[in-house]
Amino acid sequence: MSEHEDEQLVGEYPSLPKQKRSQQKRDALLESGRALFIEKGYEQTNAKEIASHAGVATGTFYRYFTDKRQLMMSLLEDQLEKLLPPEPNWTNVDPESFFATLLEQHYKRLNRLGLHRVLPELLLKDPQLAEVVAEARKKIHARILVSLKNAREQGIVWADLDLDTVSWSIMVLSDKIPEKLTECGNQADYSKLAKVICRLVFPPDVLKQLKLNKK
Amino acid sequence: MSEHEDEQLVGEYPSLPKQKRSQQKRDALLESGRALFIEKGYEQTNAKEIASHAGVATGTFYRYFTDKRQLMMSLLEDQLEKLLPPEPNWTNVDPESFFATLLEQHYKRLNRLGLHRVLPELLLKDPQLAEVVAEARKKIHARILVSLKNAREQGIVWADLDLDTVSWSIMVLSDKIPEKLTECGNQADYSKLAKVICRLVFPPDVLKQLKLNKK
Amino acid sequence: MSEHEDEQLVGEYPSLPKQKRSQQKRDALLESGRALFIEKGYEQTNAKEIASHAGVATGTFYRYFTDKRQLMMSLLEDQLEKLLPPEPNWTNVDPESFFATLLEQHYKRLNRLGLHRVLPELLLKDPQLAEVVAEARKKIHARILVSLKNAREQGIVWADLDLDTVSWSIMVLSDKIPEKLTECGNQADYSKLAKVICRLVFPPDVLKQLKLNKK
Amino acid sequence: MSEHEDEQLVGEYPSLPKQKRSQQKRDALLESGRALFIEKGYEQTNAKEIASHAGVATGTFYRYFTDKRQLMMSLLEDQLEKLLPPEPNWTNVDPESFFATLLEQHYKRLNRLGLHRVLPELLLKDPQLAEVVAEARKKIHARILVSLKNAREQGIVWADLDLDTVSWSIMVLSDKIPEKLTECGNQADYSKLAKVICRLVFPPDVLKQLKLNKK
DNA sequence: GATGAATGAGGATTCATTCAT
DNA sequence: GATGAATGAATCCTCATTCAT
Repeated sequence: MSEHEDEQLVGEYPSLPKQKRSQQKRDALLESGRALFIEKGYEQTNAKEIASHAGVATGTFYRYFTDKRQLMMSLLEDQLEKLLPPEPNWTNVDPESFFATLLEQHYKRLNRLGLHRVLPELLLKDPQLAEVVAEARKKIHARILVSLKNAREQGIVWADLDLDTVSWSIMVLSDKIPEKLTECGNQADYSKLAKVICRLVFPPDVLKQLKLNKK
Repeated sequence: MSEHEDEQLVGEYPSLPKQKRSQQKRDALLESGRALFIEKGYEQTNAKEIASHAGVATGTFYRYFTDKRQLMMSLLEDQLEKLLPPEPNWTNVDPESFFATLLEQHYKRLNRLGLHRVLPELLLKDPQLAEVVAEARKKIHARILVSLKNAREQGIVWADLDLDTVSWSIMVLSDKIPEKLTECGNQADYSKLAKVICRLVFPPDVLKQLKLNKK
Repeated sequence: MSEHEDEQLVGEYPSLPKQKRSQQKRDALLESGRALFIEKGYEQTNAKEIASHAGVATGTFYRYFTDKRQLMMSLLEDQLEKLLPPEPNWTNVDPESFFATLLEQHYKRLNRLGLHRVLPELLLKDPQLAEVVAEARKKIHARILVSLKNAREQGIVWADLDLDTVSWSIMVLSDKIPEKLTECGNQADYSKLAKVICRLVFPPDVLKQLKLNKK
Repeated sequence: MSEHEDEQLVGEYPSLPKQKRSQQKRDALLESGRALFIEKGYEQTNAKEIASHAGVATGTFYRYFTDKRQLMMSLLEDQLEKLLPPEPNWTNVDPESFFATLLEQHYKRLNRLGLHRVLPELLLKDPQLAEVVAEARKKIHARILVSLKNAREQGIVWADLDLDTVSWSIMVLSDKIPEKLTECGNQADYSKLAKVICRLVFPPDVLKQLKLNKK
C-alpha cells in the first residue's frame, strides 16, 4: 500500500456511514471536535476526549475518523466555503451598510466555526491542510477581486490602487475582526471598519452618489 | 551586572548565568529554540531537540530554562519591542516611500523573528504569554495612533475616518505581509500595499502635496 | 456495588474498575507492588517495574493508580486493620499461650504484609500516609489498653504500673518480632516473649491462678 | 579494579584529609548530611544540596565522599557506638532512677543523631550498611545482657525469664522512646517506662530492697 | 457495530557524577 | 584544591491507537 493513499483531501473514511445512527454519531463527533478544538486548542484535545464529549467510546472515534487530523480536515471542508462572500451589486446597495452587514455576518460565521483560533497552529504542522486553507482563501480573495473589477469597469473605484492588494486587504481586515473586537472591545465597530474599507474602494464622491442611489 | 536585571516578566531563571561560556550556551539555546519553533512549530519541538540542536545535553537546557515555554517567553521579551515602528514626521517624508520602507523593514524583522508563525498557537494555550503579546500589540497600535493624531491636527488625514480603526488596520495589514508574500508571491508588493495604506490615511490631494514637499 | 464504596481515605481512583478482568489487573498490580516494595524497597521500585511484574503495560498501572504512592495507600488501607488484636477473656485463657499464639499470628500477618519493612521510609516522606498509620497504631494501642483496664478491674494486673505504658510496650514488642527473629534467629521465641509480656501484665501468683483456671 | 574494593566498612576516602581546612569541610559536609537526612529523608536529599548546605561546591562533596551512601556510613560509624549503655552496678543504684536517666540520655542521643528516622529506609536498600547497624545493635544487646547476667548471679532478677529476650525487650523499648513521646506526647514518661522495664528485670521485693540499699 | 481496557513509544524532567577552568 | 556547569541515563507520566469482548 502506498503511503500516499489518502492524499485526496480528506482520505477515505474507515467506513462510509450510510445509516442514520452512524451519521448521527459522526456528526456528534464532528461537533464535539469543533467545540473542544475551539475551547482548548487542537493540540490540547485528544481523541478520547472528543469521543467522550460526543457520548461514544474511544474506539468509535476511530471507526469514523483515522485520527483527529482527519476530523479537523472534515470540519474545514464542511465549512470553509460557507465563508465565501456574496457578489454585491454596487449600484443597488449602500456600500457602507453593505460592508458593515457583511463584516458582522462574517464575524458571526467565524465565531460559529471558531476554527480561526486553531488554524494557525495547524497550518504550520500540516502542510496538506495548509493547502486546503490556502485554497479556500484564494477563492475568497478571488471572489472579492471579481467584485472590485466589476466595480472598476463601472468606474466607481479608485483608479490608482492595485485591486489585488485592495481585495487582499479587505479579506485580511475581515478575518481579523474577532481579534479587533477582543482588543478594542467595542461591539459596534463594524460600521467604522466598513467605512475604512469603503475608503479603500470608493472615492468619497462616488460613495456619496452610491448612497443617494440607494435611497 | 545586577542579579535582578532580568527578573521581570519571565520570572527567575533556574540560574542566572554569570559567566561568558554560560551566556553563550543560553544564547545558543535561545537561537535553537527560535529556529526549531519556526521550522517545526512550538508543539512539535521538544527540549531534547532544542538542546541537541544547540550542541548541549538535555540537562543543560533545564539549567537555563524551566521549560520550553519559558524559553519562548524569553524570545518574545527580547524581541517584541523591536517591532515598534518609528515616529514619522509627515512633512519630511514621501508617505508612500516611507510606508513601503517601513513595511519592508517590518517584514524582514518578522521574518527574522519568525515567531509570528508560532504565536497564534501559543496564544491559545498560554494566557500569560497571550497577555505579553497583547501588550506589545497595544503599544504598536498606540504608536501608530499617535502618529495619525498628530497628522490629523495638521489637517492632513481624512477627517471622516475613525483613527483608531485606521491605525488598527495598518497594524493588521503590516502583520500579514509575510502571508501576503506567500500567498501572492510577489516580493515587490510593498509599494502597492503602501499605496493602499496611504489611501487610508491621506486624501489624494494632501498626498500629492506631501510628495512635493519632500522633493 | 456502589460507585462510592471505596472513595474514602485514598481518594478517587483514576477509574473505578467495574469489570472482573479489570479487578483482576488491579489486584495483580497491588500484589506486585507489595512484593516489590518488600523486596527492593519503596523508593527503589518504580511504576514500570510494578506493571511489568504484574504482566501489564506501564500505562495500565496509571489506569488504576495515580502513582505508586496511591498504590501504597491502598495496600495499607486494605490491610492495616487486619492487625487489630482480638479482645481476650483473661479468665478463659492461659495468658502465656494466648500471647504466644497472638504473637505468632501477628508475626505471620506482618510477614504476609511485609509492609513493616517499608513503612518507616514512607512515614518520613509522606505525612498523609504517616497519619493513616499513626491512626491504625492508635487503634491497636487502644484495643490493648482496654483489655488491660478490664483486667485491672478484675484485680489481676500489677497495680503499680502505668497501663498506657504497658500496652504501648506490648505493641512495640509485638511489632518488633520480625526483627527479633532475624536478629536472634530462633523461630520458637514466641513463648519466651509471651512470658516477658505476661510479666508486664500479671503478678506471678495471679498468672499461676489463671493457668489453673484454664485447666 | 575490583568492584569490591571498598568493602571495608567505609571504603577508602578519595583523599585522606590531613589539613585543617579540609577537615573542616569534611565535618561541615557530614553535619549538613545529617541535618538534611533527618529533615527530608535520605532518599530525598541529594549531593548537591548537602554541598550547598555546607557552603561548598558540588564537586567538593565528591572530593571527600564517593557518594552520599558513604557519607551516611561515616555518620553511622562515628556515632553508633556512642549509644552503648554504661555498665551499672545494681547494688549502688536505684534501678528505677537509673533506667529513667538512661532512657532520657538515650532519647537525647537518638534525637541528636536523628538517624533513627532514616535508618529503616537505608537498611533495606543497603545490606552492607544494614550489617553495620545490626552489629552495633548486637553490641548494645550484648552489653545489656551481660548486666542482666551479672545481676542474675546476684540473684536479683526474675529466675523464670529468658534474659536474652528481656535484654532484647529493653533495647527495643529504649529505641522506641522517640516514637512513644511523639505518639503519647508526655515528656515525663521516662519514669513510667523505667518502672515497666524494672518489672521485667527485678521482682518487686528485690526492687524495694535495692532502693533501700541506695538510700 | 460499539466498547473501553490495554498498549508502549515518546516527551518532560531530575540528579549522581565528571571535568575543564 | 575548589568550583559549578555540563552530562545523559533513568524516571515519571501521557496519549494515539489497537483489539478482545
